[in-house]
Amino acid sequence: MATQRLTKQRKAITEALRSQENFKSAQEIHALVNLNGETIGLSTVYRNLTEMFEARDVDMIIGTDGESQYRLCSNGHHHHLTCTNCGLAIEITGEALEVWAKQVGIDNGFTEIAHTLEITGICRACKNT
Amino acid sequence: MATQRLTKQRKAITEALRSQENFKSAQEIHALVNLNGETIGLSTVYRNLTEMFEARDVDMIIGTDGESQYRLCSNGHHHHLTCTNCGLAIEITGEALEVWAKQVGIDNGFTEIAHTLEITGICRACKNT
DNA sequence: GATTAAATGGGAATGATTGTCAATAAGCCT
DNA sequence: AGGCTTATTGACAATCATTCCCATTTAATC
Repeated sequence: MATQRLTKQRKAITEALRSQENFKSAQEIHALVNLNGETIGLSTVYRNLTEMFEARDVDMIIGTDGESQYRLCSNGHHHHLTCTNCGLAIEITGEALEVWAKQVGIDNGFTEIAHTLEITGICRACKNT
Repeated sequence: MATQRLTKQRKAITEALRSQENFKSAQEIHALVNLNGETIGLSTVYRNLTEMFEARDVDMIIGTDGESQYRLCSNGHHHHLTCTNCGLAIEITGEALEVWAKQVGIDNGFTEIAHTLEITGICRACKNT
């Protein structure tokens, strides 16, 4: 169905993502790609990020202002500890949390239980500024 | 500073919120209020919901589509177990989680630690449909 | 009732995201 | 290599929640 052609645009987007440590908005990714010489349509960036998210190649979070942000992600379920000042994002895993969340759902008669968790704060570097 | 006048618009919005059990978008609140006879501007609804959120009179969550949703809230910090089908929202508290989240932040050198957590699933009623 | 600043409303403006569709090009076949 | 098929692209229009603007209204005070 999805024959997944490897276009230069897709490569450029992946490259831009690889060069970034933390979450960036689609618009920022678009700007980054175009800075590198290529000229890629905004629609294309959105389409690819969405596809990559669905393929679980990138992580997506919705920021406090409702803007979606993306980042290449390691495999497996995890959460983030994000600095609200500089955007530094550290991956967090917590087996206990996973179990607890599922149990809460079950206790209330829910099925197909999923959860999202974001921890935020000010990182050490930003605090000393 | 904020003299907080008790306008009939604000009353109507509070009334609409009181009549709803679960999270509703600003647009839905607006529709609800206008159904009850009053004619209130959309800007006013947004302004008041934002103020009420800042005053911690209402809970706000950002849905998966980036739309903000509001609900009158009981006091204190808590999370929600939400049915993705019907919108049923159950308040959850978990001391262990709070402690864990804060500890994760501290372990990584963060300060001013906050967190958001949403658990979702299909509630019993929706499952049997 | 008069005064005054807070609050309203509605229409325009913003800004992210999605839709459209003709033009382009990746991968396959020979 | 050349041709074919169809996934993919890109420029622009369209959508939609939310915010902005500002003249008008009105709650609270005296």
